Amino acid sequence: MKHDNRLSSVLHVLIHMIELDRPVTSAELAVMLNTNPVVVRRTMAGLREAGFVASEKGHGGGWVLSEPPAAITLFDIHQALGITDLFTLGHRSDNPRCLVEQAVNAALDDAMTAAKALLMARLKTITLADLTADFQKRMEPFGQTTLADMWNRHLKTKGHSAKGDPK
Amino acid sequence: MKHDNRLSSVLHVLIHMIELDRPVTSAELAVMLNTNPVVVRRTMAGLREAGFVASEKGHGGGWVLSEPPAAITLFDIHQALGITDLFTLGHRSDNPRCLVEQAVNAALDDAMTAAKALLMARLKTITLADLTADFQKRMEPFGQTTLADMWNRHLKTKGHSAKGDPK
DNA sequence: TTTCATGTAACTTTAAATGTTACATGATAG
DNA sequence: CTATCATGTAACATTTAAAGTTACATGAAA
Repeated sequence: MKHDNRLSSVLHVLIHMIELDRPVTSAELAVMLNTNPVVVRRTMAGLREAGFVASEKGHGGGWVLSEPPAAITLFDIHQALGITDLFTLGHRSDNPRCLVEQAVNAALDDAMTAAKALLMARLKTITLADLTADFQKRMEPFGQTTLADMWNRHLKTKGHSAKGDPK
Repeated sequence: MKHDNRLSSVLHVLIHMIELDRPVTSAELAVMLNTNPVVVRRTMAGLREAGFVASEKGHGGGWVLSEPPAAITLFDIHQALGITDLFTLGHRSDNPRCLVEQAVNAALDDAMTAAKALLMARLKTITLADLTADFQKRMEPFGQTTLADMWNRHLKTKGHSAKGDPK
């Protein structure tokens, strides 16, 4: 099954944006995700339309959060991405004429609806601030250097800056 | 997202097998699923290995249930199919070195684990007998002719019998 | 001994997610 | 004012997993 990695990706870069606390370009985010700036823009577009982030063009431009991390839940992000399919389980046919198949689909839909409700309820209880706090706890064993420091220092090193779109 | 339709498919044909109450060939089941006998055999293989159905070669051969419908749950079938991936949501990378990504993955895994547990618990409460009963309730408005009658009559009609594998 | 049926390996097709290329738009530095 | 940096997005290519297909071996029953 080919998965939809957008939620995971977007959460990853959102936490980095919180840590960096400055406009971050698609090129930089692409390095973090080991992908391409265009993919970043395409993925972030939904979040922008939903008002959770804003983007600016030109020098000093990039992406910033539009709301405090504690005000954004994982459910918000999930919804902003427009993800509807949650399960790999599918129906052989939608609107089947066969009554047997209708009974089967009804039973499976029932179970999946309940599981989806639970998952969405869980995502509503977790904010970006929670994830950031968890990350910081994971950083503790490595001393008080912040990831933001490391990244910003990294960017100043010759040959390591995140390049823009390939010409 | 390309779905895994095996559970839906297999449940569909299992109920038909219960209704027909005789060995049913892969060719017949393929007609019901609007697919090909080889796909049927491949999909049913897991159920055979798990002991829920048995298959016989030669004239009068085909598939039969090995256990009473009330003794087989949807969870059993799901497991017998060897389905492990349940969610379309994926991680960008497994075993990420980035602590941010680790925090994100942990949060998402947590939520998905809970949802999976609920879904599996639901599937354990539903037996093939339950699905058959639901199907029969759906049949009521159409009078007392059974689907098995219809199908068996259909097979006797010239030109409508389920053909074997294409030569 | 012919026909019917399953078993399975190997290959092809399909569809969704992701990656890539190309170019338009707009903001800022100098 | 124009070169550079950055986003926005359409169009196309690649990748991968599910499903479909072909081919042939095995075995049971008429």
